[in-house]
Amino acid sequence: MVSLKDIAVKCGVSIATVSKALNNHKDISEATKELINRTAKEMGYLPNSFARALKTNKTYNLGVLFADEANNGLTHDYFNRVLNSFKEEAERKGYDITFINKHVGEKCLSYYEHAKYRGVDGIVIACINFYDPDVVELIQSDIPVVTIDHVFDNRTSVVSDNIKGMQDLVTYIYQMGHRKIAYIHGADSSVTRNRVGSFYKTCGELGLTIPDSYVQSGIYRDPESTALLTRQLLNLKERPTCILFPDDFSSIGGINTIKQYGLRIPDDISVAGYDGIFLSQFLEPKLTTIRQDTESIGRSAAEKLIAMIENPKASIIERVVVEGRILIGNSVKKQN
Amino acid sequence: MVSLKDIAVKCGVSIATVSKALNNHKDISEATKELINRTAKEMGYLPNSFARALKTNKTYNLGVLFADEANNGLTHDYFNRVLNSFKEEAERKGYDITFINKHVGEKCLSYYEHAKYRGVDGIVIACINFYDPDVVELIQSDIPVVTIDHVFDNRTSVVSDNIKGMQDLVTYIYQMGHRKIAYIHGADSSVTRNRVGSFYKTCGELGLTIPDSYVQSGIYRDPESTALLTRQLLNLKERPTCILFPDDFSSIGGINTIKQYGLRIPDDISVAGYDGIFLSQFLEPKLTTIRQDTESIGRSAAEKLIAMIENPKASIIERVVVEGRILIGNSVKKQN
DNA sequence: ATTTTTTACTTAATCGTTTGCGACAAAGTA
DNA sequence: TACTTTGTCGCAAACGATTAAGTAAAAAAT
Repeated sequence: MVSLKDIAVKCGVSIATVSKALNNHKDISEATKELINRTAKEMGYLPNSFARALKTNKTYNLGVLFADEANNGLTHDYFNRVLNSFKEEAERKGYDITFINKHVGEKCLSYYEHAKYRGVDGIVIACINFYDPDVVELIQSDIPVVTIDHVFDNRTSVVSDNIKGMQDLVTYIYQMGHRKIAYIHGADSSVTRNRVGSFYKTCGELGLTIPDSYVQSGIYRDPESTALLTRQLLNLKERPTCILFPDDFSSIGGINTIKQYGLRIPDDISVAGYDGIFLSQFLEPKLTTIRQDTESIGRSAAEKLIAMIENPKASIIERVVVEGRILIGNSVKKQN
Repeated sequence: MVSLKDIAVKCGVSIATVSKALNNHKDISEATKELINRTAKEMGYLPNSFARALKTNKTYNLGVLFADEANNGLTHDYFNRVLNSFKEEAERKGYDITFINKHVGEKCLSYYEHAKYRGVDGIVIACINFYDPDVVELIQSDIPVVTIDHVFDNRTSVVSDNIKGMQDLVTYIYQMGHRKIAYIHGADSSVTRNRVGSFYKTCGELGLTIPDSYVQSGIYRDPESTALLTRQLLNLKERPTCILFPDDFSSIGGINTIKQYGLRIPDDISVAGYDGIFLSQFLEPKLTTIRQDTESIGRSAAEKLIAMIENPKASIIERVVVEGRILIGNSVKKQN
């Protein structure tokens, strides 16, 4: 690989001059800058990122920490959409991405240690057990951090507006004439608490009292458990007229169960999902759901993180709330 | 951050000794090794990966190059499964992952340049236009490369056995009594050519002649185009009794079209997918498909790549072919 | 007892950058 | 003329590690 030294020799100047010229310092004449830039290009020079990082302590690398309970990893359809837009925004700004894990060589170490080892400039944390001590260590560390879908008071966060999302969804269903609304929610997390809280609050404001049997604790992205709980709901004496599922994906389990039960959607019973994954718009019937704006969430997270990194002093704690949008399909029927 | 120097001072030895002790060289006494390791741990020492990389030219970083035509990125359900298992295997061996792109700072450069800049030890290439000059540059470069689902004669590759997969699928469908089999395939690629070729070959061997109108050129992971082409097939004078879709995901478009057309699956017409994504087993009816072993594909790719990196001289070109497995659902009906 | 080998460690160069400081000439100012 | 300013550029240290070569003492061999 051609280094600054090679260019320096060819141009008959010192290494320092080459470095400064390439970095466009003001104490180099335009003429030599031009010469150096030209020969650098000719020789196919590429900066050495380690050498640079070693000296400047800046890597242009962002850490991504993500681990859902089911260990879906990159196959997690919400996370990979968020990550994809995060990645695109980061790359646009010249940053690369490194996944934070607990390995380095044969050794196992903490997330913080791995992040330090790789020298990431900042970290985005998503879809994780935020009470994991290793995560807490990261949150309290000296590394810039942005969290997604969870709020810490000393950290900037980007969250999907699950409160408004659920409110919009319930309100729409109410306006369609439903009064008996059931909700199979996912495992406990900030997201779940917001959704469940908003579900109860909105129902309350609309004058609905929801029996405990209508709110079931399920698992995200698990069609099987959703199917099971759906069956329980269908067996209730007073059957709900509409069921909210944990998410679009798991709704497939619920929908199948309902059909097997001999009920038609939406004629006999209505359903709704959450997420707005691409697939949801191809289900039969087309699913009514809340489309989370994963595009904005990922992009905002990258923007905020990079802003923190590049302007450390001005870093104020920000709370970005990204609204979703209701997608009205054919899965919720107008009641009369 | 605590460095070798700090440990050296504390232990009263030279930096070199500390380095060697930590790396378990044989010319350091057990006693001092023990001392150094202990104080290193006490002081919370972490090696500096750049410094190490600068000296050794080894980063323990693997480049991932991936860009499908539709620019799905990480949301691509086949790729993200492959990548996920690649990542897990890599991490288990102490390697991290870096996405190769064309950015570095404000500049745009080639994949090769980006890879060199980041100093990745090797690269895995998947789901990409392998005729892109920038990809060819990488293939012909000095960097260890493993390709997925495409074979170059000078490079190790891991491919899903699309030939056997399609053969199994067609044979099964034939055994179920079908003689009029249509195939909506995806856009041109190695994968597509293998599948289409195997489709024709298997049909031929089974004594079937497939009219041109039965083989349609569609788009992967696109329910809409698949829906359109499905309708064309349904409108044929001599309608096929079974339709193969490009993949499970796009099959949803086809299935919906068939239902809207007033036909029942599998009673009136049979269908099959390809991929074996999780979802396919929750469709109604459960989809008959080929489950590609993404787990093995990703893992093998990581294994082969790391083997090449860690044993450069012994590197022979390998061709790993990973067989899929037919998943028999209820979407193909026994004909009489 | 002397030489050789082994053990255990140190010295110092090196990887490719960045950057504060100093040097020196040309230009400006008094 | 003498001094200061300005514009260019080089020197050299530093970042944190690795490693070949050297050294001194202890152990083994003669």
